[in-house]
Amino acid sequence: MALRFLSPIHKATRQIGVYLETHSSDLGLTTTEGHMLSYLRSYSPAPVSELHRVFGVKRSTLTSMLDRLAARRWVERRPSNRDRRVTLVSLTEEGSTRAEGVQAALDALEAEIGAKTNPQDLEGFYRVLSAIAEATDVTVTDDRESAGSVTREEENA
Amino acid sequence: MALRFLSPIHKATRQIGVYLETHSSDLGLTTTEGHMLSYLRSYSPAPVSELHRVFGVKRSTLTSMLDRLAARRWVERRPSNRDRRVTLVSLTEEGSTRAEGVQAALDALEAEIGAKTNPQDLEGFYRVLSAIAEATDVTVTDDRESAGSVTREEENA
DNA sequence: AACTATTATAACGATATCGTACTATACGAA
DNA sequence: TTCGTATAGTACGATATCGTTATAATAGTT
Repeated sequence: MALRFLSPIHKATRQIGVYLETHSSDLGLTTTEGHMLSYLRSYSPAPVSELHRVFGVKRSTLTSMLDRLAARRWVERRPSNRDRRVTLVSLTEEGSTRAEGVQAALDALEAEIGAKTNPQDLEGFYRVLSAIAEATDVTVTDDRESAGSVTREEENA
Repeated sequence: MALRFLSPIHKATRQIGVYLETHSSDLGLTTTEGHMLSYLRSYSPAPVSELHRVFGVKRSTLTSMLDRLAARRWVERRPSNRDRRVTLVSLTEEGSTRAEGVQAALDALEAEIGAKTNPQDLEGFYRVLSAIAEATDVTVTDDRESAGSVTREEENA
């Protein structure tokens, strides 16, 4: 008895994972690392706490992950000016280069999926995902919807 | 620049993960273990290789996972008669009991999501997921669609 | 100023996963 | 049959994550 929502989501996640694993290993990084770089490409500089919320790994794990990325000079850490408890993580130039490779793979996949769907499908898709958000009653803050971009500008200055 | 498909899927997966983590820990198991028991509840006895395809963890990891589950007498392993390379994994009675607890949580979540969506949404949802399957060109065999149930019966006999 | 909560690192041991090498079996071809 | 190759699963060391405790700095509140 396959579940109507959870099984398909799980399956799609697996498919995306396999797809990205192939393309990531070509770039010399794991999917997790690729995911991280890709996220930072859009939202750098990002507080560690934000990465914690988005990726769902423990904070101690995140410290290790960032140590490894920093050792390879792909990311840098610096304290925030607005809240000096906060560590901001940003991409180095080398990290940006890697991230672009990942982004290219992501964009290519997105484009292929987009070409096979119409706006109506997309609406239904989003409605189901909204239903999941409500039903699970879990707030993840996948992107910066709620954080506000004003804050972001200040930090970049 | 949030992705139209991949980000929402990632987000939903996280939400489901958090939801299930809460309900699983109540049952004294991890989400991965719960997932495994839940799968076996439907498809037991299942070859290790099938679990490998479905869950996407390395085979050596599965050996460890199954060792742990077997140590708690939740699953059993026995060789297949048809192909003696194959190890079939099945639930014990105790394992079935645990699996039912997981299933109850899954069904509850499914029901809640279902109540918030209509058939049209579901169609669009499925169409997007089909597009993902095609675009990634990854075959996961989430359930027994392709495996054939005849084979299954024989094995059970 | 004192108190409490938040943010992150550090430093562990415990646990889980991975990667590789290895054995055993299946199966088709020479 | 015997060879070659692919597949299924395990053993084991390497790596990553987890979970906890401790520490430090800062923010916000009273």
